[in-house]
Amino acid sequence: MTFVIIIIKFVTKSSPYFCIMSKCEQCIVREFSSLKALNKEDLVKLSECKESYTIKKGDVIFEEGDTINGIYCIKDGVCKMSKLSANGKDHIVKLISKGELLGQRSIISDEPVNLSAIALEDMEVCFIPRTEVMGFFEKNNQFSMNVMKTICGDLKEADVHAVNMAQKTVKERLAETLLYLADTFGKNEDNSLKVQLSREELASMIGTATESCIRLLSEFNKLGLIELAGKKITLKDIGKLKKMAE
Amino acid sequence: MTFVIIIIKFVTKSSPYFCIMSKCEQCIVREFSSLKALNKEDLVKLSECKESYTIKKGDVIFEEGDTINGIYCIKDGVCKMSKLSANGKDHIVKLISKGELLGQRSIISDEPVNLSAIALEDMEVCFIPRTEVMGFFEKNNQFSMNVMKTICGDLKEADVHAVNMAQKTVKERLAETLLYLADTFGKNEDNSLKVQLSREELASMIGTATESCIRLLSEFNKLGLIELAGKKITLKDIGKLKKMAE
DNA sequence: ATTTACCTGTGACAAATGTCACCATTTGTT
DNA sequence: AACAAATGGTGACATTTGTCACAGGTAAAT
Repeated sequence: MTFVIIIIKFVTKSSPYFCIMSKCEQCIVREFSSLKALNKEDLVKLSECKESYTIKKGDVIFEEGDTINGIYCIKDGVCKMSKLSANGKDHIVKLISKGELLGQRSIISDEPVNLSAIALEDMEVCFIPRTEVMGFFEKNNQFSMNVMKTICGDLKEADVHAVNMAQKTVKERLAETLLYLADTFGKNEDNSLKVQLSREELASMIGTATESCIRLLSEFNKLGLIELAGKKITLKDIGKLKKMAE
Repeated sequence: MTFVIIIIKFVTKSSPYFCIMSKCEQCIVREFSSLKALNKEDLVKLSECKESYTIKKGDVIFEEGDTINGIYCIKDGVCKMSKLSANGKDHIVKLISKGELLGQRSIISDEPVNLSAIALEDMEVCFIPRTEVMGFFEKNNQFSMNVMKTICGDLKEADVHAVNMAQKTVKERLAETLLYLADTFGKNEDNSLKVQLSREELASMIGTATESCIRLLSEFNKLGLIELAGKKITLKDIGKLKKMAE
């Protein structure tokens, strides 16, 4: 039985990937990450050793505790970074999208990853082997500085996040999260939020029970702050939402 | 009136510092921080440009939003790193003690600090000017790597902290925090916790109201998990506390 | 088309936590 | 020593939030 489960996991993690070849020199996304510090020569070399994958919605890129042997560069799509808490519930720590790197912390610390990464939509990512990354650190000071700045930014965000979790009410956190989703990932033509989260996922981001999340959403709906249509959420009164988030 | 307040703040921040001259080459604390990567030559130069201070309990080292022009190396004592939340309450994000560096994030990101640092006991710290630190980053790859690893460790901790705040009950967080204080800062001869926090500070660490914190402490006391004697807290049943923290 | 599983939504209730009011104790100051 | 100010502590109560039970809706699978 255990054996079966292991096999299923393995298939989910590896088989649906589809490998695409493309050149890093021409990749626009690169410009938005620490990789912008690389010169032409580095990029040519990188093109040869990197692997591109297509990842389907719901697929696991890596799981908390996994040892990864490189970093992932997100070319397209959004994924959730989550952590299992002691009581067995998942908590979504943050969302990562186009232009960001995944797994830097693990490579630098030489430790297993401490967050799971799961695709919220179909994604395209490139995998850059560890040895290559370490080479950049050694030879390219600007790259190191970029990575450091990114991680410092993450750290600042994480501290803010922790304080919010500790001191804000669920209602405030929901308002804040909705605004964050709109700001960071944008809206569709019909003005609804681009990232589609299930109620359970949204609850897991704000750190509450799914039922509480649902109740608050319909309360916001009744108050005219948002509009609900199935999974689609549209922000109607951003000013009031901001006030609500304090 | 406002003017008076400003003056008081200024005095608190600067006047009680007492400057000590000492040599970095002989400083043992250095070995525990990223600075261990420095060679003898660097250390001699560092000795000349660094400034040592004595900071009294309760003094502010820097405040959220301040622009600092260097980093602090903690030679002795413990301070709290806190952040003001939107509702006006302070939240203690973490405690920093001997051997750790303060303000690295701010220097790397070239931004004001996002946490306040306030001494919980009398402290000795050294201030290393920004230019000196930047020089280390440029010339000393090992130093950069050390700093990166430290920040990655901080980031991991911050994520764990955020999840705990989001998913654990106040009781669980209290148990966990007590164990953390014992592990990290040790005990006195009488077995009581070395760091002395007021109930308000402890509440601010676990993210709850002071009254709730007090109530839970006396509950733990009644259950025989801890022993209270004024400000002194002694852990009596570490096993049960661990179970309680989940 | 039917079944199944999952997601969304709602009500009722219990448990956890915050707030306010108040007093005792300790600490620091004059 | 005397006082003021801060800290520690307790009770009563309101509010927030979680839990359980269940029902309807939707989407995927057979």
